[in-house]
Amino acid sequence: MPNERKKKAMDRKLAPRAVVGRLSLYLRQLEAFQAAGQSRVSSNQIAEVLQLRDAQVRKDLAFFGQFGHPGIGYQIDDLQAAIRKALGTDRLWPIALVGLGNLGRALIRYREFERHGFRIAAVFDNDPRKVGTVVSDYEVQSIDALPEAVKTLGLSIAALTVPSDVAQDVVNKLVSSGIRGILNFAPVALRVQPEISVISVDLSIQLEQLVYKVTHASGGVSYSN
Amino acid sequence: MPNERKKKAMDRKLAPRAVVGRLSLYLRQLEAFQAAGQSRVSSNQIAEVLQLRDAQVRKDLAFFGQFGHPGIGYQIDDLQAAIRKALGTDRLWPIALVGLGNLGRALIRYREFERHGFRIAAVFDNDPRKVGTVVSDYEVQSIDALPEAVKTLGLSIAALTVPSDVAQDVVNKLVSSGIRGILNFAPVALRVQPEISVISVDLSIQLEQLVYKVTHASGGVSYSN
DNA sequence: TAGATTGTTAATCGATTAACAATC
DNA sequence: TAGATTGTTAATCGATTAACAATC
Repeated sequence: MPNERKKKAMDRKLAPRAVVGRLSLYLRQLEAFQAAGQSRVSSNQIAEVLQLRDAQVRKDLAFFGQFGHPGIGYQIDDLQAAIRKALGTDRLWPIALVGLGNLGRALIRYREFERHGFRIAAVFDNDPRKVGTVVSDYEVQSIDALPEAVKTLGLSIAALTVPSDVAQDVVNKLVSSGIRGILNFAPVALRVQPEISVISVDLSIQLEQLVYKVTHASGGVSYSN
Repeated sequence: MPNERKKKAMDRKLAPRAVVGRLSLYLRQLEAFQAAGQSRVSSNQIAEVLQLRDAQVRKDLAFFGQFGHPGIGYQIDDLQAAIRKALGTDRLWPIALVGLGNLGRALIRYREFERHGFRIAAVFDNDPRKVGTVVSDYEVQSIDALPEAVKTLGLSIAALTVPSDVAQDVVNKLVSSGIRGILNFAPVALRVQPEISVISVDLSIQLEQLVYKVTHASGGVSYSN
């Protein structure tokens, strides 16, 4: 009688983090090829622009199924659909934007999100002077309104652009409101239950990493992922 | 007679990219410990908050020297100084901000940069309506003014927040002006000579990665690096 | 001294690459 | 058919971890 199994065994092969990271890069590159008028690509073409090996591109894609045609390559629109499905971005994701500082206001107006299946559906801030005001067509709501908004708008994901010193408190409220994933811009290590997903983007860290590359003359293009 | 040697051999052990990425995380965490009143830490304490193993923390640090004291741990301020030195952030780096859209304006006002040894020293935009205006105490300059500014201000690094369709053109100008490192926010794959460093931060990609984590219930905290 | 913790070695684990039969 | 390119295996390479002697 088989006992409890490790979670990993349940969904067959779980893709390594590095592979998933590259999936997004492939998707962007496919858009570029498509914009250039191509309808098919080879693993080699994709690999070249991204400075990878063709074998790696094929192996990454093979994690999720067979999308290519031997001797031919990949049909761009089919492959895009397959990658979007693998990532979960084959549907529209409504986003809660929390924290209306400089970065928060910039994100409200950031056009790229919409182009990739995201839509800021509601914005929140705890500053009473901001609550009730309208920023780029959004009426700013108190964070207390979050549990209700999560339900009515079907929110699972939040972008967090609050000051560092209140970030953990706000995260706790997000989680208890039903948010399951947080894109965190506050430069602090957040603590969440293990089933909650957090990705932290720290812009100072990116500059630091760039300084390291420049200082050590180890040039080249890399992707924060 | 020894022939040409591989570059790697020249500077002894070149730290792997993953190690350098964690260095920044250690630095942030040391700040947090210090703010909490500690003056010493163990590799175990650092590892715990960042969800790593103590051996990894020690091994990472050992790439750059011996900073710890057996039986004692690490002196926080010494370790901070050592990491900053390793990263190259033990001095102030003036930054060129190029592109005054929403994101560019948010970055101008982003306080964290200054806290970590960066200072936006000049801002540039190609829109004639913006050139000459003053944004947050900075007079917006034409990109044509870049070569001169690079010299007089000692700029090596630029943050690039221009629209995707002009990003490559602007990059070419940055490089020919003497810029050696670019933090790119345009969601396109840039082409540069191998001695130029580029780190690309694509916010839509970060959201995509978050969706993947949420969808596959593989929670936990991760750092974009 | 006993307890704590480093720096480092060797073992393990995972990710990348080369190579190639299968296919168009 | 000849040429191109996939999906996949096996070999290589690199990164993480466990373990421990050395040190405070």
